[in-house]
Amino acid sequence: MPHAYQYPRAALTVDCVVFGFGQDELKVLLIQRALEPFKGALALPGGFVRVDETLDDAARRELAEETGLKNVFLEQLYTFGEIKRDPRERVVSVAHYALVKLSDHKAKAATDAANAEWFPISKLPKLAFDHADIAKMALARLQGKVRYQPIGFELLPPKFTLSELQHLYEAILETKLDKRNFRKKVLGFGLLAPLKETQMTGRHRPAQLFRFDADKYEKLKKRGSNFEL
Amino acid sequence: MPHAYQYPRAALTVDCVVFGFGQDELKVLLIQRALEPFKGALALPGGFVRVDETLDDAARRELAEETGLKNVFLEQLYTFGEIKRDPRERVVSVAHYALVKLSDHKAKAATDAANAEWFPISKLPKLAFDHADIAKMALARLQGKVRYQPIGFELLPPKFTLSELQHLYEAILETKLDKRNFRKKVLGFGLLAPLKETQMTGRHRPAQLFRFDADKYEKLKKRGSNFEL
DNA sequence: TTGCATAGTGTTGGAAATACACGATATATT
DNA sequence: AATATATCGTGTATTTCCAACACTATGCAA
Repeated sequence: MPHAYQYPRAALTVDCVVFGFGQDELKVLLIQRALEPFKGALALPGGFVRVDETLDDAARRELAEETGLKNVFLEQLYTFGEIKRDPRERVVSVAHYALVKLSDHKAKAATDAANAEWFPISKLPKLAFDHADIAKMALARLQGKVRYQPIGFELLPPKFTLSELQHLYEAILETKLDKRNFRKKVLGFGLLAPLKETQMTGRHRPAQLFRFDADKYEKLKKRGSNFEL
Repeated sequence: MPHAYQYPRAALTVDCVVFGFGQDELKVLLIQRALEPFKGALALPGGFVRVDETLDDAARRELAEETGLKNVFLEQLYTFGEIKRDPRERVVSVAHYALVKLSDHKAKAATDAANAEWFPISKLPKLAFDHADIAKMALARLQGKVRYQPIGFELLPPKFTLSELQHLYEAILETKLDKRNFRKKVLGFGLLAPLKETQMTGRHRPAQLFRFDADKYEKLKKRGSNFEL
């Protein structure tokens, strides 16, 4: 088919800000660039969009290729189109952000993701291109979104304690939260199912384990429930 | 310069959902397509991104060319990348939304925007491409954003009454609002400066006119004020 | 003068958010 | 066995915020 528009075209890429949570810190997964430009520098995983795949597909493919991650929570963030953002030529990038369970990724770390590494969001190194801007916007989006949508669970293992959940929220929102009020509120949503297990870590009382009840969430969401933190 | 990536490329466009407010209704500006595909059908204003302009520049240029509108509130919305969204070939569109004062547009209507027309959002006709999806998402974004950011003023003339402002919010949010509570809240933000003028329309008490105090908004925003409705 | 249409204004009860402290329970140590 | 220690888990009192609600004011037209 002839092109309907035959002027010079920008190249189209996707980039992903992958968030993880561990050691009470919010982290971002970075890769070391193997090619010019910015060879050797740290960057967000990403790459060119093929002409026969959607943006979402492209982001997932690049994520799998460069980090080994699959089946993750992924959403489009913003499209970055400054003219000189890539020194080679005009490249427009559709940025995404992803939430992954660190445990899931560690399994793959030995294979695909040899050159991918986690960095605390609070101490990100210099990044290639405008990736620092992208990461910054992704954090702002996550901070906004987590207040009214229960997406934090995507960052935790399937079984978790209320303290872990609270520490996650504290890390994302960069605040301290009151334990009793936090528990009152999150349990009030009715989305946490207590398990019969507890978790022992250290010489103190063991903590109740919970799982996120995704089915119930879907039902309540349809009824228009509000999950504002 | 040689292209760094010489595979087939998607074409890149921008589309704009232009909101206006009049007759107590939220409206969207549509144009009639002059060319195939969808020749004669109604569509959002938009067009191809040039290789030497940013996405924001492209959206503003297309808006000026197709509707005569300049210096409007404009923000990026979402990037639509379904493979078959354009029947010709692969076209990825960076959608934007704009807020304009109907009065501003009417002045231009006779010249540039001969084939642009306002339609109530509640009764949109069939649209070309996936533009109905784009319009739907733009409305959702506007409804979300208007709750915690004072952007509604972009849709009103420089001088307006509190009733007009309330009717605007009611149209956007598709709800009824309590007059006293609404006034209490918006005046409480301290962003409305009363003018010495009043507005008479009909045989009843005249209404106080206000203007939006943009300077004060910038100052309060920096201090972290909250403008949640 | 009356009718009419919209402008403008406060209070109150209930709900929600916040602030706050101590007993429970497991392990490790002596 | 007793004790030290570290985190888990829980309730109440206060304050703040939100929602519901009705009448007077003012201009014009008839």
